[in-house]
Amino acid sequence: MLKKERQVYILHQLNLHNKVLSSVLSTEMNVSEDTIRRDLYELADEGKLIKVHGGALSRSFNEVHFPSNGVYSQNKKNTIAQKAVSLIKDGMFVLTSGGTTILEMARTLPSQLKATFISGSIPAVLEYTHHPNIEVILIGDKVSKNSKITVGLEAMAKIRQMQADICFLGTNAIDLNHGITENDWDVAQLKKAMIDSSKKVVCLTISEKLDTVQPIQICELKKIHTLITELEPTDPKLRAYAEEGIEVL
Amino acid sequence: MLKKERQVYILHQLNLHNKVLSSVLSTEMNVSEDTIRRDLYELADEGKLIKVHGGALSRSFNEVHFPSNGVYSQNKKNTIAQKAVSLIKDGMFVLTSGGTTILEMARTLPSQLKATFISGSIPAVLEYTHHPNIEVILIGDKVSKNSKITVGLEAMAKIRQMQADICFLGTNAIDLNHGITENDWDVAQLKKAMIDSSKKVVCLTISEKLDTVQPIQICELKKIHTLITELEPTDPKLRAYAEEGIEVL
DNA sequence: TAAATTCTCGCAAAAAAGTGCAAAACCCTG
DNA sequence: CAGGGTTTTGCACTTTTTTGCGAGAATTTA
Repeated sequence: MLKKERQVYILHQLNLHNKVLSSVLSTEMNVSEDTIRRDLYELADEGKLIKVHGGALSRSFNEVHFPSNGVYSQNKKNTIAQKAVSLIKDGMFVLTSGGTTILEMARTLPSQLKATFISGSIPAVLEYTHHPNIEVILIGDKVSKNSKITVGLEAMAKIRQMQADICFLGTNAIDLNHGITENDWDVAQLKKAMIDSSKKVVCLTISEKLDTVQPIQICELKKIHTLITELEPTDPKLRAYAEEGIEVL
Repeated sequence: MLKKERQVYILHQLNLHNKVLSSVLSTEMNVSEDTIRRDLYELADEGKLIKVHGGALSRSFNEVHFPSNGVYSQNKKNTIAQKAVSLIKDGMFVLTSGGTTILEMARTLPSQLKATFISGSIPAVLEYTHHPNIEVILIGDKVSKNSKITVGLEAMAKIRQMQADICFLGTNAIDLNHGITENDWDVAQLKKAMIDSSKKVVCLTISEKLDTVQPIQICELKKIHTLITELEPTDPKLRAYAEEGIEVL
């Protein structure tokens, strides 16, 4: 990884999270902490960030207000994202749906990960393109305006042609009896196709959406291999799912 | 491998990955690193890339963090965009390439316009989705990290299946003898396909790019129906193009 | 206050770049 | 197609940049 590349990556992380830790960056980019520190000081000299003990802060840290979306669920989504990312190994073909949890996952990807990401979600794809070692495939079709994802027969056909190693689904509703459900028909069809085209299916959801149901069924619970929430795997809410043979993280 | 050939290849790799390493290029093309370095410095002199220790980065790598770039040409692009938009009528199928001029056009669209826009440019598509009455079709394929457009055989095949009413091309170089030219092979192929799939072909370009040439030809001048610049149609620079039968706006 | 983490600083090895030069390839023109 | 001039390329050499490590100092945390 080139020096300049590292520095741009650091600034990008700073934009996303408002702070970075030397220790984290060091393991993420596979260089010594000394190197990271030198990068941080260089960037600090240029006024691009503020160096502090242990890492650096975004220059706008004081001014910036967190998105109204709610810091609560943002933290949850971040822990979910971290668990999810740990499942991705070098060389994998990864299929992802849309949604804010998936987006958070895209932002959490370590920079040295070499993989191919396939998605119809425009925000997610934009995020993937910021990662130096990731190949990005965008699935085309009609664009759904509010969710900024592509939906339709073309997209479905493309997905069905693929055979991904793993697929990550941002999940709107999950329930023991009804499995995964959606409120948008097109999105449901798409997720169905994704499940069929992947060796492993991982559902990401915050705990509020556990045991809820929406009108359109995507699939039975048994098709899911892994369920990721922000809760501990031992949490009683998850017991029933674990008993269905689903790995809970 | 010819020098020009090498340089085109380098720029292409840069579009796809946002970076190149001298060491990698050297083994890939079977020339010494010295030669690669000389190529990189040459391209850097022309402003096509940014030379850094170990290789080079695409220009957009920096611009991401300095969005204030290029205020000069912004006005020009805006007048071009306004002229271009006036050609679009309700109900049309519109094919657009990538580039900043096209992006400016997307921002200039009147809100009551009802049309279908088809593009592989992620920034442009994002812009289109903000317009309530516009249908948006995103062309999928591998994402070029530098230009944030999709390129490849899939994208080309999709475009060739279509028959659009009009297509707008952001043009890098246009010349009386060589027609429209590009520096990226994939993009050139894509634009070729767009031209073949449209009843009417419109080129958008700022006047600086008139009478310039780049390595890869997209098409002859005669295939172009309309040329839009920020100049008055009566400007002497445009006379020669008008005499070729091209409508100049 | 003690333990753990992070930082400073000098140094050495590795990687990349700069330099001067000669061979090879290319391009003319007669 | 021969030969003079130009461009391009590779090589040996030196110089610069980048990076990691170790030991001790400084800072944070418990």
